[in-house]
Amino acid sequence: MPTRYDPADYPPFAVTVDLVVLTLRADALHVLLVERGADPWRGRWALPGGFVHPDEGLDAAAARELAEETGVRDVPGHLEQLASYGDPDRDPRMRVVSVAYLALAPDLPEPRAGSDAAGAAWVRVDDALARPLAFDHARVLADGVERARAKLEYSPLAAAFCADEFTVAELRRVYEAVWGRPLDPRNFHRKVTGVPGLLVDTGRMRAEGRGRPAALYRRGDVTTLHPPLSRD
Amino acid sequence: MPTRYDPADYPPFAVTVDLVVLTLRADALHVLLVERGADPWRGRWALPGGFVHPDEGLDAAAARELAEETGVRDVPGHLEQLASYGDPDRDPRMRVVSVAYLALAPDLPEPRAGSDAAGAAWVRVDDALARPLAFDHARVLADGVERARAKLEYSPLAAAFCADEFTVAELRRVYEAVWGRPLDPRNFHRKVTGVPGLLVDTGRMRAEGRGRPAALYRRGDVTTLHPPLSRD
DNA sequence: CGTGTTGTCGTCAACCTGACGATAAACAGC
DNA sequence: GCTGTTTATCGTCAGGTTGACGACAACACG
Repeated sequence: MPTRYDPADYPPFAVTVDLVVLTLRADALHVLLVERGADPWRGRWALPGGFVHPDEGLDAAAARELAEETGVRDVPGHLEQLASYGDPDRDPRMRVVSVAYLALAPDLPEPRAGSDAAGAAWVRVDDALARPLAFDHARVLADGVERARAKLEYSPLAAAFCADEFTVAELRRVYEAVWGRPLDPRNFHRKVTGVPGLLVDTGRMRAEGRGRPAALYRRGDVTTLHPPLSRD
Repeated sequence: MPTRYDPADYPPFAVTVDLVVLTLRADALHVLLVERGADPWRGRWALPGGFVHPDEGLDAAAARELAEETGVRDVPGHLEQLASYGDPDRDPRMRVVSVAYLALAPDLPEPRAGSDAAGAAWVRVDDALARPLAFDHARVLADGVERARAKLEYSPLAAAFCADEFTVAELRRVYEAVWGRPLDPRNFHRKVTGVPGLLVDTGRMRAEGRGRPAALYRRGDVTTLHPPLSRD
């Protein structure tokens, strides 16, 4: 911590939050991107974000931006800090430190462009990673996706992609989309129902058209998966 | 990301780095603390840290502070970003965002007090967590220790606490100190030598006084432990 | 009523884990 | 040298977990 705080003594920074908002659409992992309407990087796609307000904590700023950019008042799912990025030349005009957040949400409505964005859209993560993004957002996005992949192994976070009630198969499709690899339905069912406290059986069923109806579950209160679901 | 950058438009922040520097001394986990020589929190113990310079990246600032506060030019071991803390009232005089870093290092010399610190010392982590610290440093320290505990499970980071060449027993004592739990020497030896690429046998031995001499190893190039060493 | 599709339960060999016995290689004291 | 002590390393074994895959159940559709 600094010990001298003469306001003339410290270099001023701008602090922003950037959001990696992941969701599942059509069994594929998507990320929310906005098209920049102003320089620098006008016309480029970027992660949504904005300034931290003077009397606002970092988490609060991320939650506010998440609501603003998705157009949903209380976004269900999960929000956690990812990392901070502060290369001196990451923004050509001033010194900016960006605190990135990772959000995992169930399928949300199509976004509308914000005040200073030319457009907003859900983009498949594979496409977004291949596309050139503004600032250092390609790296931020890659870090966010890797964090999500890792966290599915040992945390119950996959359920954040699902609605309040969900089936084991829906949960499995989350894992398959995030890890990009098919999983054996039988082994997945065994492991996931075997973790005590992970799933709460609602007693009800859901038929989705074809096939045998599946049992509906709700999230349990467990915070760590023991043992983890290895992706090898 | 912000889209409008009128300098009159964004609230200025001070950005600092705080360091959680962990090391092993006498088979116990220690953290580097400094005694504050100025208000606020004058006389309180705090994590070392300081302002990020205008033309310096975050990682570079953390590395610079680490060298300054330990008095060692190129600190061996490991340095990674931990998290950022930016509650609006975490500093009574101005808006500060602190980017915390976690450093793991082998036993280092006794620190000397820096320019604006009244003192500096290695403190047992248990004592430091029980002691009241300046700012929100108690939480930062707790987060750092928890990160270290978790990372030992699935990463080869424990070797960062050891010298260049080390024995399996030294590595085990790292785990025991960080996890606060004794481990079975035989099972630990089996698992750790079984991970391909984790340890490189130097072919040499070291006798440390009592007992049979142990084989000396160097860090391998593996980045992830498969399977992990569970702490249960 | 068959057929296809999806969900759930069982089985089995391979592997891994933790508990712990046994042996190897040094030192200290006599 | 001999004996006990300490530390390192190798083996053994029962119990649990994993991945591969067979079997069956419960629905929709024609």
